[in-house]
Amino acid sequence: MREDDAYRAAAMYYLQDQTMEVIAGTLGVSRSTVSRLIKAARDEGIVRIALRRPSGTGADLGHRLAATFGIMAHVVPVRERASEVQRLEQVAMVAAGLVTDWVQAGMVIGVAWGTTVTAIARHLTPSPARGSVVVQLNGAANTFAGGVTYAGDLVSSIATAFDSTPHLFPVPAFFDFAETKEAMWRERSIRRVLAVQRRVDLALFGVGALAADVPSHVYNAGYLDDAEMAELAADRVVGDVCTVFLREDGTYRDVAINARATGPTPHELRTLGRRVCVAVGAAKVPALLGALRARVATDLVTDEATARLLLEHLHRESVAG
Amino acid sequence: MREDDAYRAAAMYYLQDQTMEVIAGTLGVSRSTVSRLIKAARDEGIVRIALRRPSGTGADLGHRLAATFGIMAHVVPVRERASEVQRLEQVAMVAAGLVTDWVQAGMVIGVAWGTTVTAIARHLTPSPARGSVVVQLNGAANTFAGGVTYAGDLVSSIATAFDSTPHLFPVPAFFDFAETKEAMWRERSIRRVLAVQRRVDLALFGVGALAADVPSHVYNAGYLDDAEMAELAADRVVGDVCTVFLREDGTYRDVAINARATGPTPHELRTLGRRVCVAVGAAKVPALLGALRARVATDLVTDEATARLLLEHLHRESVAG
DNA sequence: AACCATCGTGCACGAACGTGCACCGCCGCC
DNA sequence: GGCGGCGGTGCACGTTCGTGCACGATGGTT
Repeated sequence: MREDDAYRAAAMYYLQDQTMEVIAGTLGVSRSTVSRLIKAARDEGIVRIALRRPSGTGADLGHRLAATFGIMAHVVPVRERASEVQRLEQVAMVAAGLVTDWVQAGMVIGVAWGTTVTAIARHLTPSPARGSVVVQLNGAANTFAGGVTYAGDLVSSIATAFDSTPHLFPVPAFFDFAETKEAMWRERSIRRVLAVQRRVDLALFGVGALAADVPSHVYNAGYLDDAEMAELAADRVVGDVCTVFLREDGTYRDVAINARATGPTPHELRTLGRRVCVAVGAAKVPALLGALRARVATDLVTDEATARLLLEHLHRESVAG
Repeated sequence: MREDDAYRAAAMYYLQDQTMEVIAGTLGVSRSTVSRLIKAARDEGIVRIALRRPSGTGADLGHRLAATFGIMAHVVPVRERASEVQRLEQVAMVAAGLVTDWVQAGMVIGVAWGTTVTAIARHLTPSPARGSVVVQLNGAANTFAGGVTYAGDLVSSIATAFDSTPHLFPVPAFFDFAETKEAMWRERSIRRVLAVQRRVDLALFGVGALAADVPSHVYNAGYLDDAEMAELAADRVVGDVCTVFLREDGTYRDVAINARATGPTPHELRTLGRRVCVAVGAAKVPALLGALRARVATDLVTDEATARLLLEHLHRESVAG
């Protein structure tokens, strides 16, 4: 009843662009109520506002990225002087819109966790997809107490947006001993989650950068100690995708720590349908490059600045090497 | 450059909901300019506002229609007391939004012509689909001069919205002699259009009602003379789809005039991918029923009132019969 | 029955927005 | 070089919108 009026009001307002006064007349309520109805319509996801990137800017960068890495690139135009957090916000909003467009009833949506995915989650508007499932891709419980809650909240907030069932993955980001992981991987409770993960139709993840100015969530939340960080550096690791570490050339198999990591490897990711990688920031460029070379993504969402840096980085490398 | 600013302004306004004042600050222009940029973004289709029908109302009607006819039903909630023209506008806007969502690069879009399709065209916002084609499904030139222009304008305005190539169908709605049609159908120029029509991925059409209060475009524009109208009535014809006449039970093959009609028959329509039928109004109910029974549509867009009438009509019929 | 909590609604005011008008820089033309 | 048209911009004004507040209805509790 109420939702219905909200729909009607929103339709008249956004599609017909009538003034709220007029709408109030037809609906037989006061103008303020109409204002509230329309606000409600927005909040409840009845109204969906999407922006199409104008063909001009970014299109060129997008094509080059697409050609180079065999992906769909979504390059968001942003003011040059905008701060990285602003740019992340913008990109996250666009990514949220794209994901909303892509999600369908019955889909299995896999999500990693981290600053980027959190930002996207914040901008998701409700858009129910009947029978869909949101599954956490990599473990997140850390040695402190907060971890489970953090990733758990993230997964369930995303699940709420799509009105789908959340599946948490109650394991640490990294085991201390590879044998523990192997043991756990034989447990039925874990196998159930792993089975859902393998059915993911739409995976959503960022990339973590080892050498970030604003250190990525993974690296400063107590998941890794100093010795491990040193080991990674010595191994020429530049970042991670779903807490699996990568080098700039896209290799990862012989990185020791990965045997103890809980996220899907690039190899495993590649069996999934659509893999959406979202990344913003100069610091992430090497890690992003590694990720793209490991072919973890089918879609990349980034901003102009990062896209440009990525291509420049690639160019410099090819000149030097 | 300008489009780009429009995009940025629209992004900040609609996604971040910043005030225009703030946006003016970041963009370094006056607030008025921002207002104009955002208006431009809307007009140029950079901003796309879509409404999701709330699960409550109409969903039930939608499900029943879906179950009964094996289609996807999109039932638009509208005030009961709204006039039929208002309801058509509403539905046309929703249909325009849906079509915009569905159109992809490289698609072949087939359109009929008539009041309904015209209304939809009026509400299409630009959304370029690279390499797409819009093809006219049925002839429109009438015995007077205006016909070609009318349908031609319609087709090209739709083509403009999708930035695609228009293909006109330069034949009358009905030939006077079936032999002429057969002769024309052997002409290469016509065969080319027919070939495009067969590749249609998304067909868009209304239904014409023979007994309309507001007579459908087809029936009062001089396409048919009194004798022909009488013939149709005697034949229990209730309306048409793409100028092919149907009875309420969905039969059409033995309607004599159809041998002279230029639109695709239901049988031919059924070979196409997505067929979107849009219809509003009590008068259209029998014709719509015939169309659905002839399985011409995969998707139906209508309003609550028409949907309800349709189901009631069906029910009365089953009780009576 | 009286009371209170809660919710929804309308009113009123300040903030935000759209647009006619005047101005300015640019360009082509005389 | 002066001049007039023109696209674009900012200013100012009237309109439209968001929201705190108070009021009345409703339903549950003592």
